[in-house]
Amino acid sequence: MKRNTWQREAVREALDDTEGFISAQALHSTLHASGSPIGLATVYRALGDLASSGEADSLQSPEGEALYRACSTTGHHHHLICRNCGLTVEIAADEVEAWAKGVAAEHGFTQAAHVVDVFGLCANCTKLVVADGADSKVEADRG
Amino acid sequence: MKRNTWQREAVREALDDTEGFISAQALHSTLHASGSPIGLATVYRALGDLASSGEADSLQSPEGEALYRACSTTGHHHHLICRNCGLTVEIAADEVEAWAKGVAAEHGFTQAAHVVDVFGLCANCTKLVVADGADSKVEADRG
DNA sequence: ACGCTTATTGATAATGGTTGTCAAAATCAC
DNA sequence: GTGATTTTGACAACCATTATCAATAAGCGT
Repeated sequence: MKRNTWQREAVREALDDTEGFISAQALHSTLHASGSPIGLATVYRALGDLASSGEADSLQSPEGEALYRACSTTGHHHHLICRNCGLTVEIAADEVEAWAKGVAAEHGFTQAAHVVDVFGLCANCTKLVVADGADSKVEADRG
Repeated sequence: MKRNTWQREAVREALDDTEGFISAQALHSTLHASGSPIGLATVYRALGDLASSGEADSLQSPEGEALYRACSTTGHHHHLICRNCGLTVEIAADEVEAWAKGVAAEHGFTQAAHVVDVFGLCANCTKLVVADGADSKVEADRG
């Protein structure tokens, strides 16, 4: 039986209050900073539960850290993420769904799943960076 | 100045001889198995160099491990990967490129990069799995 | 409200991939 | 060959994450 604890609720709320993706460690720090004595292991467990129940989205940062986010859309969707400030836009992508399925089938693959995320600089950060002159630590286009 | 060592060459060749993506650890094991006394740290360094010079592709496995592969196509491309045997097909995806660029622009994002990978079961592994009657969590040795 | 059962917590150890350290070895320009 | 300098590699350090397990607390039936 699944029990309700203030710890799980705290994690859920902290995640809701967070703009963009956040790591388990960072969320734990945030909680501690606001006075919560919640344990690190519990934060990991709560995030894992939220992710597997579909209440949160998770993805691997380019550095290999797992990041989480409360997702507003319940269905399948993808993300457009600002690599500077973390601002995230949820995007539906039927086009891409169809493409992924098609490509897989075309090569005899079954049970196709896909990882599709777009990283960029949001309008605000674009302005900041341009103002700064040249901060191009731009890495990527993997895929 | 960059120097040429047999170690770097060994890593490059081992990667070329590998079908699909492989982890640094697995590649190190493979090299040792074939009699090479190359060190683990060196394998990591060599793979990192190859990846950043564009001679190899890298991606994070769902488990958070970094995987590498010698890429035959020099340009930008994506991958269709068998999650059971590691078989990989390089796929060009102009459609997706256009979509990613469009979505980013639509939301005011600039410098858009994207991570697009499709995981599935290749034709062969599909048959095996069906024969086994098991359909989930088929995790096999990839090295 | 009271136990009782049992899921959950959390401090800590363990795990495992990856990176840093630094003396020894190897490479390349000359 | 000589020497400056890069590279190597055994091992320690790191860091995110997971396992351990005694102590705690949620929620059932009463």
